[in-house]
Formats: sequence, C-alpha cells, structure tokens
Amino acid sequence: MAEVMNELNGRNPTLDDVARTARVSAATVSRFINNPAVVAQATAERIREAIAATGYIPNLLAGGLASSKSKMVAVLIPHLVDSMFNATIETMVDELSAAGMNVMLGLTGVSTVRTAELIRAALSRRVDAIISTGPLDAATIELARRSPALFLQVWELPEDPPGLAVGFSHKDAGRDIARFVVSRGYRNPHVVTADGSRAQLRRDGFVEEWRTLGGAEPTEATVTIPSTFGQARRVFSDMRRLDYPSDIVICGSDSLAQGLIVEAQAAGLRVPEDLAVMGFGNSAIAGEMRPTITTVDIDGARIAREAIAAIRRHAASGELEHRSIDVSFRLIARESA
Amino acid sequence: MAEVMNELNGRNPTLDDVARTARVSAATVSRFINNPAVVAQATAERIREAIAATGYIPNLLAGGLASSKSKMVAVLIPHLVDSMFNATIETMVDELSAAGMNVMLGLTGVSTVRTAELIRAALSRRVDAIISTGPLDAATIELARRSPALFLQVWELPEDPPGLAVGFSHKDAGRDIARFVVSRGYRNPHVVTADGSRAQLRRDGFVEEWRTLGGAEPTEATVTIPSTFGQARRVFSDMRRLDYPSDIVICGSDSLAQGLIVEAQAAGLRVPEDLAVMGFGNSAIAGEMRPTITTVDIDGARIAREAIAAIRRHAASGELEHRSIDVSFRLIARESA
DNA sequence: CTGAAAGCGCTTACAG
DNA sequence: CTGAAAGCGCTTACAG
Repeated sequence: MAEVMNELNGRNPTLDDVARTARVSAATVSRFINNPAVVAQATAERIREAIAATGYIPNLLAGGLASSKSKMVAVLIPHLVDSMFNATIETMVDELSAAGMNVMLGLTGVSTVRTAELIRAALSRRVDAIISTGPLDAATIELARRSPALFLQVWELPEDPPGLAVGFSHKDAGRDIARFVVSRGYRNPHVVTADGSRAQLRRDGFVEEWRTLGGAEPTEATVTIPSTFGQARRVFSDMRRLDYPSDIVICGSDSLAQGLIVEAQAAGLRVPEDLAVMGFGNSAIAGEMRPTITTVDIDGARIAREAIAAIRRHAASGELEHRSIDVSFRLIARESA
Repeated sequence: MAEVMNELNGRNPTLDDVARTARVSAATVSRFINNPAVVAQATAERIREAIAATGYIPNLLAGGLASSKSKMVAVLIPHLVDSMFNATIETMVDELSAAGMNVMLGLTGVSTVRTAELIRAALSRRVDAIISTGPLDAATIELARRSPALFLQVWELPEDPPGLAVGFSHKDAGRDIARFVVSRGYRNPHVVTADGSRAQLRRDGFVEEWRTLGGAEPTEATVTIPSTFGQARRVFSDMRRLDYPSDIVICGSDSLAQGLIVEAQAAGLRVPEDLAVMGFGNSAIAGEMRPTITTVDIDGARIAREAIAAIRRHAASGELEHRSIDVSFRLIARESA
C-alpha cells in the first residue's frame, strides 16, 4: 500500500492506478464501478482491495464526458428563504441521493433572465435533467425544448410544457378557495397576492369564481416575493387605515397568514370571529399555529417523487417524456377561517 | 447559419464547430471564452458571431477535465426546511453565481456518514471548494485535509480545522446569553437545546456561565433538528405539567421561540411579563413578531461573503489557506425578554 | 468475463 | 496574437 501511494507521487490515483494494482485492465475496473454484477467474483475482490489501497475517487468529469451522463440534476427555485418549495426540494435531494445523483442548485429570484442563465449553466454541465419552477421566456422554452436533458416544470401545469410538468392548476385552487369562502358565509374578502405568475393565477381564479357566485368586488393588496412574515404588518395596517370592511383575508402563503394572525391579535381582534385568515401551502406552522390555519395543501413530497421517478425512467431508457402530471391540491379547513 | 446547423446533423455544436465557422483554431476560441481580452478585436467578433450562429454551449465536463477546475462549489447543510442557514446559503449562491461558479447542494441531515458520502461525491466532481456545516468524523477530516479542493467550515470555529473556518464561538454566545439573563433579573431559566453539536456548545456555555454567576440549576428540555415550530407545543406543555418555576425560556432558534410565544399567549400568559422568551439567529420573524423577539444576531451574509472571497482567492492563486475567521455575534434585546 | 483502442470536448504549454 | 498537438481520465463498442 505504501508503495502504491509512493509511485503516485502526490497526484490523485486514477482508474489506471487501480487497474495496475489489481492486475486487470482499466475497462474492467470501470465495469466494476458502474455495474459490479458484470465482473467475476474473484476479480471484483481484487479490484475492491485495489480501490481501498489506492484511495481511489472516480473522476466524474471524465466519466461524464465519456458517457455523456453527468448524474447531476439542476434544481431551479426562486429563493431559499421563506420558500414554499423547500420541503419539495428536500425530498428531491434525498431521492436523487438515493439514486446516486447530485443536485446543482440555482436561485432565480423570479427573474426569467437569471433562469435562462442558469439553464445554460446546467446544460454546460450536461445535467441529466433540469427541474424548474417559475416563468420562462420564449427563447428559454425553445432551449428547453431542444435540450437533450429532461426538462421538468414543477408546482405548475403550463399550457404547452416543453418537457414534463408535475403540478396542479393554480386557477382551480383559487376557484376552490372562493367556493369555500362563500360556503362559510364570508362577504368581504381581502385578497393578498404575491408578485409571481402562480400567485396571480390563483388570484384570478378566486376573483372569477367569486364574481360568478355573486360576490361584491373584493379589496386587494399585493406583496413582493419572498412574502415575508413582516409584510403582513403593512397589509394589516393598510386594511385598517383604509377602513376596509373585510371579514376574511385570503393570503398567498401560510407565513403571510401567520403574520396577519399575529398582527390582528396584537390589535385586539379575535381570529376568526373578528377577522378570518386563510393561508396557502399547508406548511408545518399552518397546523401548529394558534389558531390553526385554514389553508390549501399541496403534496410537495409527491411532486418530488413523481419528478425523480421520471428522471430515473429517463436515465434508464433515454426516452424523453412529454406530458403533465396533475397532483391536485386539497383545501384544509381549520380554525382560522 | 442554416448550413452550420445542418452539417451538425443533430449533435451539439462543439468548440471545433465554432472554430471552423469562425475560421480560427479551437485554441483561440477557448481563449476567447475564458479570457476574451487576450484575442484580437476582429477575431473576437468573428468568434462571437460563430457562437451565436451555432448556438454553442461549452461543455464544462470537458473543460473541467482538461483544466482540473470545475467552477463548482459544494455546499453541505443539514436541512432546507426551517434551517437557520438558508439566508447564508442564499448569499453564497448569489455570490458564486456572480463569480461564474455553480453550487452542488448536499443535505447531510446532521449525519456524519451522509456528510462523508457527500464530500466524496463532491471530490468526484472535482469541485473547487467544499463548504460544510456540522460535525465531521475522523476519516472525513483526514480526507478534507488531503483534499485538493479548498475545505471551508462555516457557522462554527472548530479547534483544528482541516481547512478554513468562518464562524463564531457558540460557547461564547451561550455565555453572553447567561450574562444577559442575569442582568435582566431572571432567576429560573428553562433551557431548550436542539440535538446538534453547535446547540450543545451554546447550552454548555450558558450553563457554565450561569453557575459561575451563582444561578440555581436551570431546568432543561431537548428538541430534535429541524426544531420546528410545533415542538414548542410539547416543550411548553411539559413545563406546565412538571410545574417548572421558569420565568424565561432560552430557545435554540427563533422559530422555536416564536412557537413558545404563541403557546404561552394561547395559554393566557403575557410575554415577557409572565414568561420571557429568547431566540437565536435573528431571523426575519424575530424582529417582526409580537412581541419582537430578543435573540442573537449572526451575520450570515458576512459569513457567506468571507467564504466566497476565500474561494475566489484560492481560484486565483491556487494556495490553500488554513485559518479561522471569527465573525462574532451580537445579542439583540427586544421585547420578548 | 476481459482487454486493446478509440474517442468524449475541452485546455495549455510550446513555438512562432 | 494564433495554431498544432498532446493530454486530462474516463466509457464503450468490438473482439475474443
């Protein structure tokens, strides 16, 4: 072993070094690493020992270049702080790890320009798949369409996705919320929308259905992404200042809803008796807040699993699927509304 | 342009394709891409056009293999959900993007085994640097020490780091909290510690200093990582059930503190009059909660900037620094304690 | 089940 | 400022 280390002379051991100490060809070592079942027992044992003796760590740059498979997946999200996607991403990373793949993380900040740059960067690294959230410009859609990498959009169902989509209809979710609000007898909703395309779709669905059901024009407010807890303070004080008749606030996220509850309570209001609040996303806090928060549950873990399963199918077969998987959503009535 | 596309015959354009259409050598195109200043104006223009015409996207796998620089940095954190590191990571990702580098994200789940696997995976991809949070086993420390990649530990200052460390003394932070609690006249702290090595250090610092200052033995509780909002419920009900005389709860994170405030208020207690609460981390909610949360601020953005600056220095010079950067911490007294 | 050899698409001294 | 050529460390038909 000492001799092996010595002849290396400081450089990293390569496949050839392992092959030499195991007295086999490089091809056989490569096979052992990528598909152990295909080499003979005795040979496998020698190679195993040689790898241990040399401290060999494969070079995936070289491997990827030769095989044109990087075993890397790009995951593109807007933010990390106060993000609705974190649980989904966490499941994705875990599932990818289990499949021997690593993830390249990109933060788009809801910018189509940044998104396009990150997609190019991902393609530069010859990722096997790109998982994207958020809007794409026309050129990027075209790039995605031509891409040899599997292109996945998650948490949404675009009209004509360039690749695969795993998500749900945000517009339908908005409509469902409207029906729920009517069924509970609320009359004056205040709709708080974040400045993202998905949030906008939910808002549109809500307002459309609300009108259809004969509701009076709702009041509205907007917040920027990431919609932090703190923006709730401004929204609430605006409502008071402008003397809105609101009996329920429809929030674009659970953290915003949580913030509104805190503000309302601090102002001496009871939730939901004096002011009801709805969230979106069913984050952990929604079920644990006092009062517990009425919200819409999205099965992020399922989105992640469907996405990764598609990537593994693609890795195995090489075929590019092109369809949409609707995981739907579920309104959860709790105490806050 | 159509001809250029045609002769490609479906495959991705390579550096050679660009070179051919620009009527220069591949070497010159490579120089243009990596250091435009070094090629002549007129040549540069021709290459620029050729790149646009062919739709060339460089292959960083090949580039990395040839140059043994991957322009990729591995970032290893325990979790994404309810994590104290997210703001730090977000700054890191932004800074790395600006420097033309991408990030490989690894989730360790506080497991040294997972951490070791991820470090091997990162080395397989020949990352330029590894940024790690959390404990390392002996073999991994040795691996990090030998690693050609820059090894950075952040949010902590280990005794004898294998590479660079950017963080602060958790034990000192715990001591500071003890002094603050004494100065405010609290007598019966309840210390809630998460099951991580850093949280444990803060707890030890607190208890040590508290005893030194003559305090009575504090009561204690532990929570698991990630310490979600919901664990606050159990901690609070245990305190009540066991009839602790607590006048202040020292929490391991702001979200835990927030949960305790909500629980205490729901039980009819006033914070801080009936029960004071302290957090840790100074997340956005800490300053926006009602009451605002007394906590300890860590300058995560500075940690990120120092780390990325070191990586850029390393990329430029190739030298491996080996030292510790203490960014310290700052106790922020607000309303909750 | 195993080996020899070509090739993946870049970068980088070296020479001019 | 530019080009020819070797080499980075793997994988994968092809042959046996």
